[in-house]
Amino acid sequence: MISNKSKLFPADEQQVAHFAKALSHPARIAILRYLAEAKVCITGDITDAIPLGRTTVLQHLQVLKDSKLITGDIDGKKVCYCINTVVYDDMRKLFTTLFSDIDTINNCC
Amino acid sequence: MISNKSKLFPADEQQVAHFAKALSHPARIAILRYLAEAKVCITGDITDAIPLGRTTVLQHLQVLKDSKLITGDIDGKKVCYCINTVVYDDMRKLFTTLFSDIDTINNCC
DNA sequence: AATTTGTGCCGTATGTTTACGACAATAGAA
DNA sequence: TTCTATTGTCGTAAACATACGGCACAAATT
Repeated sequence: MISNKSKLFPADEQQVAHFAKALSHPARIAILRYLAEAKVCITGDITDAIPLGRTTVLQHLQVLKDSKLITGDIDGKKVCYCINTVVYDDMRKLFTTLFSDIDTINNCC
Repeated sequence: MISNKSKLFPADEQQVAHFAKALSHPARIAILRYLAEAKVCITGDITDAIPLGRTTVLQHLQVLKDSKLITGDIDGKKVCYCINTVVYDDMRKLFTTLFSDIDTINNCC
């Protein structure tokens, strides 16, 4: 997903970049918001909530699934999409750490 | 930078996605870290700190500049890259708001 | 003066993302 | 049974991202 040269960077920077990529499209933010609010997780409901074609939404769901931020467990014949709270909290911490590392009280040149 | 269909989404989701995209490569995280720590901002120093070709680093600097997270002001003949603290804090707030909106105490289906 | 070094800019090859249409299969309604 | 709706998968076109080499020019070094 992330290119070969990315491996040259520290693991934490790779991880933040990886999650940032997952959040880098408004549709995926909207999907996460939807999954957090709604208790349903069926494809049809999700695609109805997002102003994009069904296939495109499925693709965004796949990206989120690849990032582990959501699970897509097979519930009988359908797939049930849910936020993976463990991974989600990890991400939160990674961002928080990054933000406090980059302390912007710098007066540059 | 972000495709045409993205305009269909709420402004705040577009903004978070926009910043997430800027952070979606480890080189760009590394650049921000470097700019926050080092007080220098000359291209040569930055490219030395990043394990990628000079041209590629310049390209990542351009992406960060497009996102407004850094400025690239011309200081005589050279370009001086610095973190834009105002925009950076805006981003921080956007992420914080998103993270608290998406409250993961959901037990899905 | 000649050479090296550092910088900005241009092109460009390769790979990834985004967006969607078309297809097959399955489940439920007529 | 037949029809419709809903899903998952596959293919694909267009746009974008990543990574770098090469060129030109200015400043610093020899």
